[in-house]
This record gives sequence, structure tokens and C-alpha cells, in this order.
Amino acid sequence: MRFSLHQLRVFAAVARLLSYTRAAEELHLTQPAVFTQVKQLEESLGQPLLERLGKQLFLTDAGRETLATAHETLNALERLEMRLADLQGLKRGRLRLAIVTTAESLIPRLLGAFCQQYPGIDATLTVANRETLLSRLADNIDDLVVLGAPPEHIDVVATAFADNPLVVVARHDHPLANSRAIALTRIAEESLILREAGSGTRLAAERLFAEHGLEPRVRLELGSNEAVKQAVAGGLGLTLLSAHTLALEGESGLLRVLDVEGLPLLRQWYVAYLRGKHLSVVAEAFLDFLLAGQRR
Amino acid sequence: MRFSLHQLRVFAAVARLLSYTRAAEELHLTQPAVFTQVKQLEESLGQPLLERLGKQLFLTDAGRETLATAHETLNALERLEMRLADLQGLKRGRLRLAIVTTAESLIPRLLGAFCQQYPGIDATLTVANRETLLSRLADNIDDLVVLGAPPEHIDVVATAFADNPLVVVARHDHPLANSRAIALTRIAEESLILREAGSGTRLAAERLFAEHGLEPRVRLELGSNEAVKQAVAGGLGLTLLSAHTLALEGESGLLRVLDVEGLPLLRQWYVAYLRGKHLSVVAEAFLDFLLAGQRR
DNA sequence: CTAAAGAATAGATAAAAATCTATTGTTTGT
DNA sequence: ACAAACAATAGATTTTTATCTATTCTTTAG
Repeated sequence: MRFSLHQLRVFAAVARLLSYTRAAEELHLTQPAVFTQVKQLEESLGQPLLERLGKQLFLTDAGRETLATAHETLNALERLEMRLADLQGLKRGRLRLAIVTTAESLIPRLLGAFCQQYPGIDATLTVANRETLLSRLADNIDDLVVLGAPPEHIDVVATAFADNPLVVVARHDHPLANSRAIALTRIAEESLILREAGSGTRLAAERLFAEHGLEPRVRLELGSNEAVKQAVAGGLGLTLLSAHTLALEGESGLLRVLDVEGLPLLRQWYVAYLRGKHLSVVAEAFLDFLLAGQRR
Repeated sequence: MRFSLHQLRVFAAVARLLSYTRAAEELHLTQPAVFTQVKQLEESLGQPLLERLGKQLFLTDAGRETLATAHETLNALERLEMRLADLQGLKRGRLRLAIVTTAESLIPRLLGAFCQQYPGIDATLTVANRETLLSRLADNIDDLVVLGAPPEHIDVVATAFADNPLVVVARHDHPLANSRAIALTRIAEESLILREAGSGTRLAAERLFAEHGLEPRVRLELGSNEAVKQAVAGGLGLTLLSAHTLALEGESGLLRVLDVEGLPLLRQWYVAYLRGKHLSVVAEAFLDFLLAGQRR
């Protein structure tokens, strides 16, 4: 396959106009230039593509086959260029997003709004715990990662983009439900229900207690936020979790946010990516979208 | 679209191996050579196709799109080369054949045998009268043309390849049906039914009579051989036609070949093409097939 | 922290490709 | 028979391209 795209293009023009001279005009070349290109293509392919009988040019069988393939090929490449342009212009593209479980109540709504704004863009959302996410981050599997605290052992660019208040939650009929300004010490005495080790919420909770020299009793360790809420609703104890997680429950539900001293703990949501990674236009746009939301 | 097929090929190798160095080995090039090719492709396309994070190479979205198109394109061109090779090897191809109406009873059988021998080859058979055929010949519409006498005003290569005996036919109960050695003069006195002017049979008949100084009465002038036979069968007169035309009727039918002095007139079938035309491999093969048949 | 491996860049050079002008062939219509 | 129109060839020239060697940069594994 010793021929060039240029030769295919020139040949296509000649085949369409059935004239070297007219093709030359169209391509802003001289007639010999066009002739040579076609000739070389013929030599590469090992057989004539055009034949002249008298003044008239005709395509040979091989010429017809070649013309068809030339069109196919040139069109495919043109379509590629359009797709790439679209990719850059946010008209098309894919966003691979990975988030910690806790962010499940915050991100999907934002992502929905984003996709509505850019209808050509498909999104893949992976939900996992912090540990899994960090290893995905290191493996460059996702465009962007959302978590409750910046990674520590990976070199990333992490930007806070939303508040992530951490609150203590109890069932509505819990003895502390109507107390005011509860001391953290008091909470540490209660049965606590928390996410598994390796989760961001667990990390944050442990850090909070440690800062006050406390070591709470973790009665239950559960693998999902929903499970934790169910356990609290079942009266098994208190929990510390992201206020966003309660969004759907509202005032009316079984659960109550306790008024604990020093809470809500003002944490932030972070969006992160590997330092040096070249963000796709789509990822860039979603990042901007998140940061713009911060100002709302 | 300023990039080359070579760049696509190199890029495909790099994308597959996810390594410039290994791609370079595979392509028997140096690593910088490979690197520059991909770099230039990226520049042509206006965005990076590969990104490096640490030691690992990754395809970008644009890279994935480009790789898909590169495969599509390179495969299409490879298939083209195979098709062209087949074309030359008689494994595939098209034969455009045009024949005079009179040859309708001879050629299709030959063409059938030919197509059976070369199963990949499709044939188009056009049946027309001599006049139409000559203009098609001049316009280079068909690969080969079969007629009862070589064209006179067109520069062609015409080769005889089969006998084409011309006979006088009457209905079985015609007064002359059982006569022997009938004089041509006698025939000229009968009502004659002939094909239209411009047809080969008509031309041959007129020439035959003219050679003997005769001017026969053409009572009926019909547009097809079938019509002529029907008219003869209807008892409307005699006709002069190619013996092949009677092949299907045989001895059992209504029609009889008269024993006329100097007949059957030994004419020939000719296959012709424009001088200088480059015959396709298929046409060449069919020509050989016809000429080989002559010796059987 | 160092060595190894691979990627990226620079600069030089050799090869090839594309194009041009000029000219010659060939066919057709007048 | 001639002119016009187009195709085909020749030869020269210019530009582009592909490639190489040498080197530097970057990351990772030990």
C-alpha cells in the first residue's frame, strides 16, 4: 500500500469529472501534476484505473472499485475530523466520573443539570468507597473523582467545590433529639454506627473525636450510607454523616440532626484529578460547572 | 486533512502497543521517528491522541475515535487491494456483453458455460439490433460485442469465432418444403418476411440476393426473430435466418429448412471491440473462451 | 538516591514526492 | 488538412517528509 490519500483525492476528482484538465482546474494544479498522481496510483495498484478511447475517458472496473473505496475512505476521515471537532466543542463526548458513596445524594443532580446543558455528552458515573476511588484515580481510569477530602499519597489537583457539612443523626425519639448544644463527649458515650474503615465519613468521624481526645464505641460498621440510615432509624444508635445524605428525608422523616457543640463540622467536597493529566474538554467543562456552582 | 496514511499506520501500532519504543521495533524504525509521526498526526488533528501519566501511555477520547477510523480506513484499503487482485485473477469481475438479436440462441448457452467456469464473475447481456450495437460499440459501453458481420465504419478488432449458417425457412406444408436444390431465383419470387433494415440478417439477405442480381419482394418487415418465425409459421411466406435460431424447434416443429442452391450461406459470428481498448481480464478470458470453442 | 527505561526534543541529513514549464501525441470537428 | 482540445511525457526544481543520532527529561523500581 504505497499510495497516498492525496492520490486518492486527485483520482476521485478525475473520476468524477472524467477529465485530467478539469480536475486540475478544480484542484488548482496543472494537468501534468494531476496526471502523474493518478498514474502513480495506478502503478501502486498494479492496473489502470482510467482508459481513454478517443477523447473520452472511462473508468475501468478497477477504477470503479477504487473510486468506491476512495470515497468510503475519504468520507470516513472527514467524519473523523468532524467528530473530533465536536469533541472539542462539547457537542459530543464522554465524561467518566467516579464519586464516593457519600456524594451519591449530591452529584447525580449536578450531573443531570450538566448533561441537560450539553445534550451530546454521555456520562459514566462510578460509585465506590474512598479506597477504591483512590486506586482508580492512580490508574487514570476516570476523568474526575469526587471525594470528601483530598487524597494524601497521590499527586493530584484537588479543588473544593461545595460544602459538605457533617452532622450527628439520631432517630426522632432518641433521648437527645430535643436537647440543645450537646457536648461531643456525650455523643462519644452513645452507640455509634459508622461506615467501614477506608470510607471518608469514617475517617472524618474518627479524626473529629481524636481531636477532642475521644475514642467512641463503634457498635455497628456498615457498608453503605443507606444501611447506616436504616440502622439509625431502627434505633440502634447515632451516626455521623454528610448532611446531604438526609436531603430526601427532610424534617418529616424518622431521623433528626442533633444540635451538637462544634457541629455541623464544615467539610468540603473535592473534585480531583492526577496532576499532569490532560483533561478532556468535557471534563474541563464539568469542572468549571462544579466550580461555578460554588458561587451560586 | 493534512495527515498521511503512514501516520495512521504508525499511530495504530502505537495505540495497540501503548508504547512508542515497542511500536518502533515492530515497524523497524527508531523511537523518535515513530514519536514524530504520531506528534504530527496529533498536530494535524488539533488535539492529543495519547497522553502519558507516569510511565503509562493512555489513549485520549480523540485517540480512540481516531484509532477506530484508522482501522476502518486501512482495512478498506486493504480489502480494495484484495479485490483488485481478484479482479485480475478472474475470481471476481463483471463482463458486459452486447449481442445482436440473432445471436440470442447461441450466446446465452456459451455465456452460461463461461460463468459456470468462473463463479465469481457476473455478466450483463444486452440484446439489440445491429445498428444499436454499433453505436454502443462506438460509445465504449460494453466490453465485447457479438454480431454477424464485422462493423465497417468503426475501427475495431473483430474476430470470427463460430459458424453462422444462413438458411431459408418455410412452413412444413409450404409447396417447396420437400423440393430439392431449389434455385435462389425461385425463392426470390416468393413472399419474403425479413427483419427490419439495420439488422444484420436483413443486410445479409439483401446482399445474397443482390449478388445474384435479384430483388426479392419483402412482404413483411418485423422487429424480432420470434415475430418472423411466427409469421412464417402462420404461412405468410418464407424467411432467411440464422440456423441457430431454429435450434429449439428441431425437426418436430412447424418450420422446415429449404434445400436451396448455394445455401446454407456460410457466414460467421464475430466478436468485436474498439481497437486500442484495454480489455478487462474478464473480457479477455471470455474472448479466449469463445475462440477456444471454435476448435471444439 | 540512583540507575534504568522510556518519552520527548533538537538538529542534521538524506530521500522522496509534488509540482512546474515545455513539449509532444492524439483525436475530433470544421 | 488544420486548428483546437486534451492527454501524455520529459526534465528540472523545489519543497516536504521521514528518518537518523544524540541528548535531555521524566518516572519508577530497587
